[in-house]
Amino acid sequence: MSDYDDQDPFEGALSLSQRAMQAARPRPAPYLDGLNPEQRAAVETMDGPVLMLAGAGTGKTRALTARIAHLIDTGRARPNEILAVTFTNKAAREMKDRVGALLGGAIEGVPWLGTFHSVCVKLLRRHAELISRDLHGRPGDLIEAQHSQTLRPNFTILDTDDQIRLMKQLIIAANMDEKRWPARSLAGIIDGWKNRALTPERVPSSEASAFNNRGTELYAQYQDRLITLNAVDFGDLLLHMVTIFQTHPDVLEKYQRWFRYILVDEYQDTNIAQYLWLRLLAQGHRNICCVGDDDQSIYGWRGAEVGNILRFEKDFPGAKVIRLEQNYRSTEHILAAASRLISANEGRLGKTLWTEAKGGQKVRLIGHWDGEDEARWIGEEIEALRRGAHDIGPLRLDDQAILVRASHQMRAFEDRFLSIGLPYRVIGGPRFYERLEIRDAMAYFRLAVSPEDDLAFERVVNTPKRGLGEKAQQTIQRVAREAGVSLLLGARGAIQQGAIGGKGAARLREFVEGVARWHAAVLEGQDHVRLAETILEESGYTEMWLADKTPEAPGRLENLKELVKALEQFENLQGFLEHVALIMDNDSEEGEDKVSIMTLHAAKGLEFPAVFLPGWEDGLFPSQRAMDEGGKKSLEEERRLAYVGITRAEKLCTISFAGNRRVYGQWQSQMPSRFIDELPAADVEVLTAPGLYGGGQSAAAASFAAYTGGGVEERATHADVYNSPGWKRMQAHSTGTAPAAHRKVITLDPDEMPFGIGDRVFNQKFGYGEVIEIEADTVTVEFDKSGSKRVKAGFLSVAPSPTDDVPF
DNA sequence: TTCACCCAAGTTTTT
DNA sequence: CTTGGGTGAA
Repeated sequence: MSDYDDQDPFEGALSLSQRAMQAARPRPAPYLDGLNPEQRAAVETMDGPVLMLAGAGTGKTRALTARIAHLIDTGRARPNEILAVTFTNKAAREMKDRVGALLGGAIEGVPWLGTFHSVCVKLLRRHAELISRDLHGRPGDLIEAQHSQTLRPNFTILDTDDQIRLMKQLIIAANMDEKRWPARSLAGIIDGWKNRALTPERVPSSEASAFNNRGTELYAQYQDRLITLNAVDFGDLLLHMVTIFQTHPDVLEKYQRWFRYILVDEYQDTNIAQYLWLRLLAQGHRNICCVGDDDQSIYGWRGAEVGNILRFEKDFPGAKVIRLEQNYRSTEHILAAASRLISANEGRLGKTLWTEAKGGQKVRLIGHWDGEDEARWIGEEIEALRRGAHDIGPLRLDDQAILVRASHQMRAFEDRFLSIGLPYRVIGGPRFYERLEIRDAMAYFRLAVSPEDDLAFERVVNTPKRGLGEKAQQTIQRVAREAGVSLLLGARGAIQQGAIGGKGAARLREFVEGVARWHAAVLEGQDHVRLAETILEESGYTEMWLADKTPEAPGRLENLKELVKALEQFENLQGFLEHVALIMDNDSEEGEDKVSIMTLHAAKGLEFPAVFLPGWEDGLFPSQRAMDEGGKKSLEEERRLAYVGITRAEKLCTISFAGNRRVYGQWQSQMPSRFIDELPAADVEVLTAPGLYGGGQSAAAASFAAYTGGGVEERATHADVYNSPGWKRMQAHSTGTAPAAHRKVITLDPDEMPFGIGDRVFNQKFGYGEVIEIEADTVTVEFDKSGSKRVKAGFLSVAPSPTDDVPF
């Protein structure tokens, strides 16, 4: 963030003669070494519009970073005249590192290299005052005269949580039933408008019926309210900048002149607002280089427009289109399978990926009885790969990943891996800064920095519980509104007026005084790490979690400690809050060798020697929704997701599906994914888990056989799997109940139970544990390795003795 | 005001 | 089967 601070675009542009001198200086260009001809063209075609169509694994980041280095090295632009935008902080960081490595430390300044949002924050802070509230009288709205009518440079960036709460207030104020018209869905609608760069007055009349005919009205109120609070949401960062560029040609021109070269990563993921922003900036010189892959566009559901990339040549006539088609990642069969699959999509720009890595393993396809068998088999397969049981040689766990369509699929794997003690890491779960306790703590910090932050006030005024319920909070709101002051001052006023009764008043006074004290400490410049600790102590927040008996409480305290530790890297609380608003990364603990589990979306841009793609069943992948709604378009997006999944694999890609799956607690029989039919038989090897057709064998025995390598038979095509009698038999177990022949659930009478409370028991899945409670045939067991679970008695056996070793 | 219970609903996610 | 939110009683 601080990277740009010393780079005012309005200062010190190089004169032309200076540029010429720089250009004349010959230098070796090591960054060009080893580039293939297409990559080289992408680097050396510096002027005019360039569209780099870079297929999966074709070295686009390499080309992109070399291009930046080349622009600087040839003197075309000073580093900070280059604008390079990415979607994620991770991509930005990687590019920064690589450009830095290419150029060495010897250059002045750095490129404007960041996410769309971080660049926009920088720009918007300079021009915040140009965003003003629309005053064309809306009776009854929430305008308060004493508040400023424009955004100010020190605006705060709201997170999703704040947005929702704000919208909820507006919905209630509009006398709408917040149950029928949930704030979440309004947030979705408004977000969609912002993604399309639509301000409230520009929302087309055809959409006037949105949100019970009041969508646009609430949108306008929401935007007003944000300016009152001197706040913006994520969508505003782009929307406001587009608005400024459109309404203030002078401002736009300055930046058009300043950013001489523009580079865009993942262009297929841009939404309309981002597209307009780019087009406005590039309009003058047209030195824009967009890199993308239409086949990897998987964010349509959140506003990304594949159309942006498809019509690049129309937007920028004479654009040079460069295709990167040599794939350096995957072996032949993997690439062939992915290419064939994606060829079912229409309206592609079209690429033909090829590789020099001939041969290698075919894509493997395997059907399982149910989701648990699938998890079990994959766990064993991962351990087999680790031992080097396959041709590709031993793999570390870090080299293997499981990519799922929906996050709820992760659970089966976590459960299984926990019980067999296989280390794993979940990527992209709830992020650190989105956790409840972290947001609460941050709200306290926000109040300390700016006591007028009403949203922060609302969040923590009664956390921990201070006996301030809805009524008390309404009183505070009323007093504050009448006096036209912040909620904190309103609270103070309410206490003085005696409007808050009982013991709540004393606790509230304590809270208000606390905030005043902490704010004073911030102003004094007191050490912010110590102050943060003090705040959490004095507010009773730490104590609240210490007193909490739920199993999560220790973890939350641990997170709070981590938060305080993270503060050390910053100069003060303000700096920290600014950073966190945009960078919601969770630094995944590196180091230990672990299998990765993540969604397909989270896997974009990553690669692994071995990849497992479970759950390829109609209704799961493609998802039910994609099949029901959205028609061909959303089905094509699912197919691209499948393409992304397969192309993550370097050496081994294993696709699997299950015949039965528990969906919301109900057993359902599943059909294999339609995408499986689209894989080329010649590049696929069908594995058949023994026992799948046997009927009588238990799953454990079956997967044991698979695990030892025995009995894996090869089939001609995957269609054989689900046209076979065995598969049909699995389908015969219809929905509702557990597939009985397989599951062997034994219902036991409570008095026939072979064990009682306190006994040691064993379960195939969770290992050893102690019986806590028995309820009919459901037993609650505290397992040694995997915590407390409720298990049907039929799945348990009496454990020989508590001292026996756990066999994993 | 708060805690305990009942009920409805349930992709993908970055900033 | 979970989870979150809303309702009712202490």
